[in-house]
Amino acid sequence: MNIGDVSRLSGLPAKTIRYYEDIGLVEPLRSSNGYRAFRESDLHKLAFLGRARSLGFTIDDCRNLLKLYEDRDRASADVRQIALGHLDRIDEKLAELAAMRETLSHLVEACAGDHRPDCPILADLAAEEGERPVEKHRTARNAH
Amino acid sequence: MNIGDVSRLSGLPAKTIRYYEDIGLVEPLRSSNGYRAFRESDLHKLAFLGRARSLGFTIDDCRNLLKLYEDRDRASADVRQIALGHLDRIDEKLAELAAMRETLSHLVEACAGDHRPDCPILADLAAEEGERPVEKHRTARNAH
DNA sequence: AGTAATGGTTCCACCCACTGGAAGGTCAAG
DNA sequence: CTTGACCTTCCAGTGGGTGGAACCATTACT
Repeated sequence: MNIGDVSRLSGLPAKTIRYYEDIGLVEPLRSSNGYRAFRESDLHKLAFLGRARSLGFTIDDCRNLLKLYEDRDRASADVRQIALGHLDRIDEKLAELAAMRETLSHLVEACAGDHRPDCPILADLAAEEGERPVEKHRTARNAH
Repeated sequence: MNIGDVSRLSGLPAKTIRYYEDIGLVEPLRSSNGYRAFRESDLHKLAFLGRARSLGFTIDDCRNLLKLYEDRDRASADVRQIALGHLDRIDEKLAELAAMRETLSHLVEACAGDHRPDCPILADLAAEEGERPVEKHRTARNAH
């Protein structure tokens, strides 16, 4: 299989597949003309990667998951651990976004959105600390 | 004010402030010794930027918000437009993350997490299209 | 006067996970 | 024999910073 075939079958852009080879996630063979020659197992790996990435696992997670995927004797607890860690990250992100949404939607509601120059959104962004109504997620600013 | 002062007062790292100067968000003066000399107005801008960024506005959004912030005659509708656009992005992100969370938490629940090598998480990631239970967010994979 | 601590400066490289594009080689069809 | 689809490599850029090296300025303490 050439890269175009695995791209269609896996749903990953060819560029991404080359990149995955670059960083050592797949190691396709080479044909005599220099083209990458993908085996069935490479396709499986790439499809696996596509699904894991679409679930938001980092490349590093994927590397570990792939190792476990290829290890016949792995313990399911290891995989569960990675998934649980990822679930925590998702929950953090969700909470952060929900807090942003809260604040921002309040501001948008308060804004007339007409031709007058008064705008509570800008007023809030410009306000000194302590002048704003309580906003829980402000603490998230330095939590990067 | 030197960069350390505005850093402390705005809560932004000095590196970030230099970066913001680089990309033209602030234009501090210079002292005779080459140090950046920040005015009160620069500090206000930086604090404004910090708050807008903490709400998840992109740098480009910030650039526009700053322009409006400095324009005495702007219409509040313009600001509202930017905020509404951002709110949409937040909602999309939220939906995507919630769908991921759903799928992943189902998988984690189904996984025994013991010493046996059977793992429904890996099984799902490896499954062919159509072999998996319905998962709404799969469509989000190409929606980047 | 020396020196150490604590600022400040520039510049260059790196992070993640790709993506775009240029310049060129290969292959099947008409 | 050319057209067009496909493949190759390599270099650069994205966003939003962050880390570090190498060096200058200021202040405080001996």
